[in-house]
Amino acid sequence: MATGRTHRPATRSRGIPEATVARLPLYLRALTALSERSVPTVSSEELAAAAGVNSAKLRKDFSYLGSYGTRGVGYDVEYLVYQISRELGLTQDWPVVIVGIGNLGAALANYGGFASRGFRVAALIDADPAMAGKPVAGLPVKHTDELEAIIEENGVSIGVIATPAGAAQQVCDRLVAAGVTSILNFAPTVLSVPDGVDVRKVDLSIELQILAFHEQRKAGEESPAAPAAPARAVRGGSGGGKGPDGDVPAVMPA
Amino acid sequence: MATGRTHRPATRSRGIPEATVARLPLYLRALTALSERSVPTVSSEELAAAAGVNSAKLRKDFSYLGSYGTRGVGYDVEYLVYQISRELGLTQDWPVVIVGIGNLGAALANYGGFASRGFRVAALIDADPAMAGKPVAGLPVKHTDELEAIIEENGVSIGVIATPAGAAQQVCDRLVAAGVTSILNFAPTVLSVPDGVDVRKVDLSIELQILAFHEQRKAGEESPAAPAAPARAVRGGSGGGKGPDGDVPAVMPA
DNA sequence: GAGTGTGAATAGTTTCACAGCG
DNA sequence: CGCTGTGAAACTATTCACACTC
Repeated sequence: MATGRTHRPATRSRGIPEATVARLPLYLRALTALSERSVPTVSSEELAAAAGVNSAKLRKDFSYLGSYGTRGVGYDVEYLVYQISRELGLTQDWPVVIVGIGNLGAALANYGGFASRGFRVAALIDADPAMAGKPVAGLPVKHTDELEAIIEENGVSIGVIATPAGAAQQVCDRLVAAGVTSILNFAPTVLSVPDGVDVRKVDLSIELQILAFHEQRKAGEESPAAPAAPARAVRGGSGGGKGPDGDVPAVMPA
Repeated sequence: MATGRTHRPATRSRGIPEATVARLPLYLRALTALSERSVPTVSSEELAAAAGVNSAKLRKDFSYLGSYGTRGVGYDVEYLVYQISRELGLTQDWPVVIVGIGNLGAALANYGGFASRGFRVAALIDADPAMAGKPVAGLPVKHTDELEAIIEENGVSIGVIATPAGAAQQVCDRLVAAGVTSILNFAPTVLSVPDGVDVRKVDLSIELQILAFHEQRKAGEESPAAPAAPARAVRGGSGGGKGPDGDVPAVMPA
């Protein structure tokens, strides 16, 4: 079971490149802010700055959606908000379930941005019977037993997994079996899902490690040379004390 | 002041492609699991399956690090764990601060993966004086006033922002001014930082919107369903006709 | 004049396929 | 043989630069 199919087949996306899709929410957020300030139009330059991208990219992105701008003027804010919302499928309502109501699950349940745009928390689900019935973010927590029924009754197609790593695959399997076809995974595990199911992963420790990599490089820039040569591989002398998982072995390059 | 410099200049990364760097933590996790089961060697095929990528990609990735495998055999698990850890900078200890101890901040503070690999929570910081002193995940919450002192004393170079969106830029500015050069941002805002500072963003609502996009496409494949009718996307004055290739119905009333 | 829309150029990433080593 | 390491090919994404429209 563990070694199932995992990679996304990079769905053709109706011609809209995946990289563009990933930026549309960013544009939408910037546009919504403008809309709230009643700004009628924006140039690609202004909007790009607000979204943190460059204007050429933004214009190219929008060109995949259609010709929604006006030359010499810019884009109509309200109109673009609508077009992007529609493109992203936010003009409809997506019921989601959150499974695993620990610290993180509770945080997600309370997150305002959840409800704001097209998403509605249909249920909070936890395996701990002691949690059942307790209200979190105004919703009573349901027990895992009810998972399938909840998904069916609410027509849920998006599930959020916020369980410990050990439970994630099992929860995932049940979600998928019950009809969920999109999963947002916060557990630090690689999930195996059948074709046709999308998984997106949010992984704190991966992000930190990427930062550490760049951070290390910054530090290394100042001092000259010393390329690798991991002479001091040994660390922490003993195997005791720290290190719940594998210690770093004192292996040296031959 | 809001419109500062934002885009990352795609640092040269000592020859290791960014896409590869982003996968190293994934490999590391899979390798650590193997290491715990005392598996001595893995083939690229096996490891790739465990990490959820394909083997050609994995081999190419590893080739940027050096020739760490043995032809006909595979990779030595312990050795690779060490090499990747070193490459990612995890053989040293990175003190981090978490700013904003709400639901999410608390969840992050409690997250085990934080401490496990090279990262150490140096302090939890919150603007609410009522939080000050309260223990969260075994650490007393500090008030924002102490931010600069904490960063300096602990040599913190990585900061995690888990505040509400409104406070994020301000917190970011203070972190950067105090010497932080890598930021992991959970607030739904685009942060402006000076050159040389890395920002990574984790954004729940963006991930959900990307899922919704694909979900919508799946649904659309089956039925030629009509797109939802836009409520009130009234298109402002100019002209009336949507220009040239406007095959898209500007705004169709219900 | 101002600013979009887009082909063409460039850069980055993934996949292929196979030579070569253990 | 089996499996790594890697050039070359294919694909994807970003940037440039300018024709074209309002």
